[in-house]
Amino acid sequence: MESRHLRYALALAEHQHFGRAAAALGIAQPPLSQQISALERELGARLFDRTARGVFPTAAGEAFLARARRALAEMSAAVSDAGRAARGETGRLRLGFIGSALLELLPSVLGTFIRDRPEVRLGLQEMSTRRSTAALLAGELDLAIGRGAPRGAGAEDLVSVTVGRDHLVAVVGAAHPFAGQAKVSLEQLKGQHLIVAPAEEEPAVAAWLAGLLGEGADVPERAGGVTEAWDAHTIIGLASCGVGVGLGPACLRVAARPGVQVCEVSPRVELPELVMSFRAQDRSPVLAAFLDITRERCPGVAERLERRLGAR
Amino acid sequence: MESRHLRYALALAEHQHFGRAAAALGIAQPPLSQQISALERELGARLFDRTARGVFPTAAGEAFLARARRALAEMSAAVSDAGRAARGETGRLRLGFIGSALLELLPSVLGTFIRDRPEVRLGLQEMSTRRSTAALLAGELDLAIGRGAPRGAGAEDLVSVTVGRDHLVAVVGAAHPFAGQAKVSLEQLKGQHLIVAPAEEEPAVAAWLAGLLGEGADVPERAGGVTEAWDAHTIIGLASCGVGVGLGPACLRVAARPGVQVCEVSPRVELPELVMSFRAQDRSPVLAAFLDITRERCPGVAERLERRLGAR
DNA sequence: GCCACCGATATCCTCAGGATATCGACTCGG
DNA sequence: CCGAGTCGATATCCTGAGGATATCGGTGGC
Repeated sequence: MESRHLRYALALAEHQHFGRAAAALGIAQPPLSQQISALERELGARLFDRTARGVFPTAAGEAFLARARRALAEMSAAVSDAGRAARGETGRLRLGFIGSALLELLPSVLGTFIRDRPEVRLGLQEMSTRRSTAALLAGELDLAIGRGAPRGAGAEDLVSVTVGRDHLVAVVGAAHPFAGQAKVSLEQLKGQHLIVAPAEEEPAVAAWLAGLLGEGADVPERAGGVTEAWDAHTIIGLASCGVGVGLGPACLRVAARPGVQVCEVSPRVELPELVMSFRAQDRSPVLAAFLDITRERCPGVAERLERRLGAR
Repeated sequence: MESRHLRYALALAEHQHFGRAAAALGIAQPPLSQQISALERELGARLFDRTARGVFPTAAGEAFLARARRALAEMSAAVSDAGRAARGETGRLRLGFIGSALLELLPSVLGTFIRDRPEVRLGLQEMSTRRSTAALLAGELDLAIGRGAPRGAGAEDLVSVTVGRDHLVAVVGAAHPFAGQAKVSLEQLKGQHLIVAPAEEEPAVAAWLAGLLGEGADVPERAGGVTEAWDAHTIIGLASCGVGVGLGPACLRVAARPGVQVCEVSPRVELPELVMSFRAQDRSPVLAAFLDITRERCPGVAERLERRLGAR
């Protein structure tokens, strides 16, 4: 039995007339008679009573037609669901990101994405760059936003593109000696207890910081000790209560609150870029849609992305 | 798109391998490749990722497959539902009957029917012979049980068969003069106030009663007045409280209760037969199943039914 | 009783679906 | 680094199911 038989039976039930049903189906009357009678033979049951006043379904016909309607509805739903999924209108996107992405980049991109694709299920999880890279490779995430391009085993399976740049700022509590200054120098920082991202979790930031504060040496040795904080709000919170000098991207200003002051670091120092990564072989249309929006929202991302995607 | 495409896509998703899926479908591999790719072309979306490790559905494929499974389930349900309806295992039977049918005939037939066809929805309604005949002709009933074969307009569209015979008995209250007698004669009845079925509703009974008690004359004129009661329990109830002499079929004994006495009428008088009727053109398998059971349960019905059905 | 309508049947034809053979890409082991 | 093996895609041919046309048979209405 093919779905054709269902369509024919439904048309016949609707028109109660072989000739008109056939015309509506765009075929001649004899083939319709044949197909209906073949269907009845296959089912071993008469589906229609042919009377002088018209063609009417039997009890078996009614039962059959009810199911046939649902079957055809499922089929057309299959087509439209597949289309919507292919266009990225439905589906799922699991996104892992570092906290600072939530300060500037994500609010704008996510807002647009959620408005454009209301039926996509978004999974959002703040996590360190190391964890998001691992989760991406393990297939637990579809997209990761971190600092610095992923390196190490499996990194060649990922495509990464820079989506933001920040320079370094220092965050201090109101009682801190730096509080009055608009700027602090690198030399001044070297003696301070620093609040920074955890070295193992943010390898790019750690390596960069080590190079900045003391070539080749561990950060704690050159600074007055280090406290590791996993996210922007913790850095600010710790700085505000005088634990030390928080170091982070300039976008920390967005999260600043009364009782803390954000100082520029002089000379101006660029942090490792904010990088968006995904699996090179991932053809998910939802991912593509997200990348499209990122392209529109982040100047310069478009060209860099094209260059990398061309290689796929 | 045909249901074949759904079957092929599901097989491919199951085996994750074109060759094995094709083998499972009983076709060669190239046609499967062609059909899948035709389906993808029609949908405008790739449904499967062909990788070195196997064939896996894309997001669009997953969406499509979920619907496809349901569509095919509906189709196979359509087949089985139609079959069951055709065999009379599901469906509906609307039965109208006079109260006395409930005393002997229906309990046995209905018990078997409900056990054999638990999924058939039974519509049972006690009603007069006149009403059940009209409802049958109007298509509001599928089967009617009454006294005497239906006559009048439309009766030629019905098939009727005798399913039971009864002789006349009289029912009196304990205080009635007849109460001590085992038998009453027709002569004795003539002077009594009678409780009988309503003349307009039970034409066969009324005509028969008129003939019996006084040729050509109305029953009330020859008897001591008449009370019309629509059902057996009312006849017995009225008789028990001394309203008069209830007349009805011998099966009334089944419903007799303390305080009433059932007397044979002498000489023995046969009542109009209990008759089962249905539309001659009704091919409902549920009806056929009910008739089958009646055939088994009621000796003699089988041959009479065959004779009448042969004419259809 | 004749005609008009409608579904069934007969006959032919076309093309879609399937089979066979082969290709091209990729993997893996020596 | 290369050859064998695997797997999906492609090329080509063939068959039969589905469809078209013509006609039949039955039924109801005028």
